[in-house]
Amino acid sequence: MPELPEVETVVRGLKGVLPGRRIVEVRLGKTDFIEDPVALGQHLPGLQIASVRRMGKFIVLDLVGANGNAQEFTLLIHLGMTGQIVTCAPAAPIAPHTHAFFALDDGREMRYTDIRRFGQMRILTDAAREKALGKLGIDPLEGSRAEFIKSIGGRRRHVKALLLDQHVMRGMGNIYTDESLFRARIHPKRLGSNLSGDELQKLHKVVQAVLNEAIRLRGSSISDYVDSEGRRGEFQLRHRVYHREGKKCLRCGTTIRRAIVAGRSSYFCPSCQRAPRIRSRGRAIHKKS
DNA sequence: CTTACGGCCTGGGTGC
DNA sequence: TGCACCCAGGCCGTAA
Repeated sequence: MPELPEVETVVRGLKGVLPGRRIVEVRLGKTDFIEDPVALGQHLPGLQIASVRRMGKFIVLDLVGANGNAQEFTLLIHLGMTGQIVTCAPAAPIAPHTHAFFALDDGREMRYTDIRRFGQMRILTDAAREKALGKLGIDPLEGSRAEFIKSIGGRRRHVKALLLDQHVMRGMGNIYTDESLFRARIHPKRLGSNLSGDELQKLHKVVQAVLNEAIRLRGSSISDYVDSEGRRGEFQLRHRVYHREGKKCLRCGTTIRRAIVAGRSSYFCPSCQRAPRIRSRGRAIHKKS
């Protein structure tokens, strides 16, 4: 599942081949994951890719007119769960579930493959881009410690829900949230506002360390994630709790457990990550029986 | 206002 | 061999 480290790895790969290239042709298969496929097909051909960026889990392609045409567009791509972007020769075999082909002026091709089509593709004007990306929360690698502490520590929500919420923090997904909480020894059901100053600082440090290590290892390949050159990542070998239900905690030997928190499967060590004592906001705690 | 939660989209993997 | 079911991320509607 592409989260911040996987998207960062893909973007770094694309940065080596896309900037300066002009899109000469667009071919589409299934289009239900594209916001406006007609507009995409009309506007993209002829535009030049000025830059490739990552915003949270979004891949952002900044496009400019090639012939002094000042009209600027942005192609926004979200990989969802199973999205892949690769560049290859046009003659390369076509992977199943490949739904978009972008022919480039150097004779190569960028392809979008997505088994489940939970991904998303949108072409936006500059104004619409600000609206779409402006709601995202802080980048966990770029934001200051103070910003991090403010956005987590001031909220009465499960810390897991806060880390996963793209409007609070952009880029974290289920894997890196669970791995970070384990390393910080914080239970996913703790409330942000109940974390101590030390715990918030520790969490901030650990989130950055986990993400940076995962980027160094080119992300986690759980099922089918590959980068823009088709390579798998290796951070899955460093997972300490994610998908390890029933196995022993690598730190203390306790059995790793799974629980639904924030609507997501959450893996944690019940010894290293102590559950909060109070269950939730009690309205009718003392029920007469 | 804030937060919690269920449903929806899709299709590969799993288990009977 | 078939097939019902689970699950994933993001978003939206609803309820408290």
